[in-house]
Amino acid sequence: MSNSAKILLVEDDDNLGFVIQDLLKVEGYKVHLRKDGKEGLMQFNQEDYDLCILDVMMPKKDGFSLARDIRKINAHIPLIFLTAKSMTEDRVEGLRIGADDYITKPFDSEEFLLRVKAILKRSQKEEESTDSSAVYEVGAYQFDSDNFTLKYQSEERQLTKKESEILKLLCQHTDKVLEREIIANMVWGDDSYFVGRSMDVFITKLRKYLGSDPRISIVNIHGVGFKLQVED
Amino acid sequence: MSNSAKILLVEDDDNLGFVIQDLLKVEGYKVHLRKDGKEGLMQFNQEDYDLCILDVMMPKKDGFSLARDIRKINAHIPLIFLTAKSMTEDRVEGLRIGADDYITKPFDSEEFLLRVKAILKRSQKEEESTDSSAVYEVGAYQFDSDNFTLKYQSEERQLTKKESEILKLLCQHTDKVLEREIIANMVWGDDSYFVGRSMDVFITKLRKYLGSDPRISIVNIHGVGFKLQVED
DNA sequence: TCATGCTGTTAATCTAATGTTAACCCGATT
DNA sequence: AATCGGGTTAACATTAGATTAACAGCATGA
Repeated sequence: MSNSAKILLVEDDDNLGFVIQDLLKVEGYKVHLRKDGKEGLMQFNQEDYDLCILDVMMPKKDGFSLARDIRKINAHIPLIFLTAKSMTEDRVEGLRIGADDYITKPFDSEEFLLRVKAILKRSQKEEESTDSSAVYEVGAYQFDSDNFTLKYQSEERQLTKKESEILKLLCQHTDKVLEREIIANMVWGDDSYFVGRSMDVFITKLRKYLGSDPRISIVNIHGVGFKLQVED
Repeated sequence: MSNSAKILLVEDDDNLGFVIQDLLKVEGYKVHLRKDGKEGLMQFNQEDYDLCILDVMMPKKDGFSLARDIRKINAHIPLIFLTAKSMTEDRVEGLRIGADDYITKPFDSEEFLLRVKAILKRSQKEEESTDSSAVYEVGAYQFDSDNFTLKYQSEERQLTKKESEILKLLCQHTDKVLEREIIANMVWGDDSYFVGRSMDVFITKLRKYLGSDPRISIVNIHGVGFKLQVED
C-alpha cells in the first residue's frame, strides 16, 4: 500500500496532538509530532516528509511563519493548516503561502482523514498513474473488476458482469469464508433456491477460469459458503 | 501562459452564476456557464476543461452526481464544489468523489480566486505531459476529434458530430469499459430506450468505419457498455 | 451405513441485449 | 417543393448470458 507516507505534525496542544497522531497512525501513516514551530522546522530538516500538518497558533513560531520557512526549502510539499477559527484573513494568508488545505477545529475525523488521503494521492501522481482501477492479484492472475477482465500471463478473458461481481466479492474476502446468503443478497438482491443454484453454476465457471494456477482454489464450506484461497 | 485555463462552471442560480463567471473572466480565464447537471455534463463532453466548479444543489442532476460522471471520463480533472451550507456529510461525500476543494456560500471572492489559482497551478505540471492535441491514434487510423476526421492511409472520412463524440469517448477510454449509461448521458443528455438503440446504430457505423484495421475492435460487454480495443 | 440435503457439472431453455439494415422524420439548403 | 444530410425509429435477426433442469457425486448426522 501507498500508506507508508511520512507526515510531520506540528501541534502545541498535547491532547489534540496525540489524538491526531493516533488517527493518522491507525491509517498506516508514519507520523512525527513536534510541539512548536521551532522544533517543527528542525524536524523537517531531519527527514523527507510527504505532508506537513501545521497548527496556526503556536508558541515560539506560528504555523504561517513555519510554513514560509518550509516553503523556502521545499516549494511543493503539501501543507495543511489547522486553525481554531475560520477567520477569512487566516485562510487567505494560508492560501497565499500555498496551503493545500485548511481545516478548522473542531473537525470531523473522517473528513480530516479523507482530506489527508486526497492530498497525498494528488501528490503521488506517478504511483497512482494506474488510474486507480481496482485490480486484484489472485495467484498468477490479475483481475480488473472495473473492466471485467481476468488476465493470466498473456491471455485475457472478458468476464460477464455477474461473474465479475462474484469474483470481486471473493477477492475482497480472500482466505475468509463468504456465506452463500451474503453472495446471494449482494449480487442478486435476494436469496432463494434458484438463486443458490445459479450461484453454484457461477462458482463452477470461476473455478474453470482460475484453473491455470493450481495454487488457487475456491473452497466450499458445506452449508455455509465459499472461500477463495491462494497457497504460497 | 497560465491564465488561458478553461473552466466549466455549473450553477443553477443565474445571479450567482454570472457573478462567479465575471470574477473568473476578469482574471483571464475562459469560463463556460451551464445551468444544471445535465447541461453541464453535455458541455463537459464538448471541450477539454482544466477545472470544473460545480454547485452541489441543482435541478436535473446534482453536483455530486455530475461529478461522478465527470470522474468516469476524466479521473484527474480538478473539481471544486460550491455548497450553501457547510454540512459535514456533504463535505465528506465530495471528498470521496475526489473534490480538490470545497467552498461554502457565501464566500470571500479573494479567497475563492486564490483557491482556483492554486488548484490550476497544481494541475499544470501534469498537463504538460498530457497531450493537448485532439488527434487520437487508433491502430492505423488517426482520428481528429476537433475536425471530425478519420484518416486511414490516404483516405480521409468526414465524421458527423455525434459519430465524433462517441468515438472520442471511446478513444479516451481505450481498453476500458465505457458504460452505455455514460455514453447516453454524455452525448444525448439522457438515457432511454431509443437513445440506447440509436447508440447501437452508431456503434455499427463506427465499426464499419474502423474496419480496415483488423486489430481494432469495439467490444460489447453485455448489459454494461463498450470497450475500444487495439491489439498489438 | 443410510438417508437426505448440499454441491458440482453439463446442457437445455428462456429472455433481454445487441447487430444490422432500412424506412422515416425533420430541419437546413437550394 | 424538392433535395439532402443527419439522426431516430422500426423491424427483424442474432447472440450472449442467466436461469432452470437434470443428474451425478458428496458430506453429514441419525
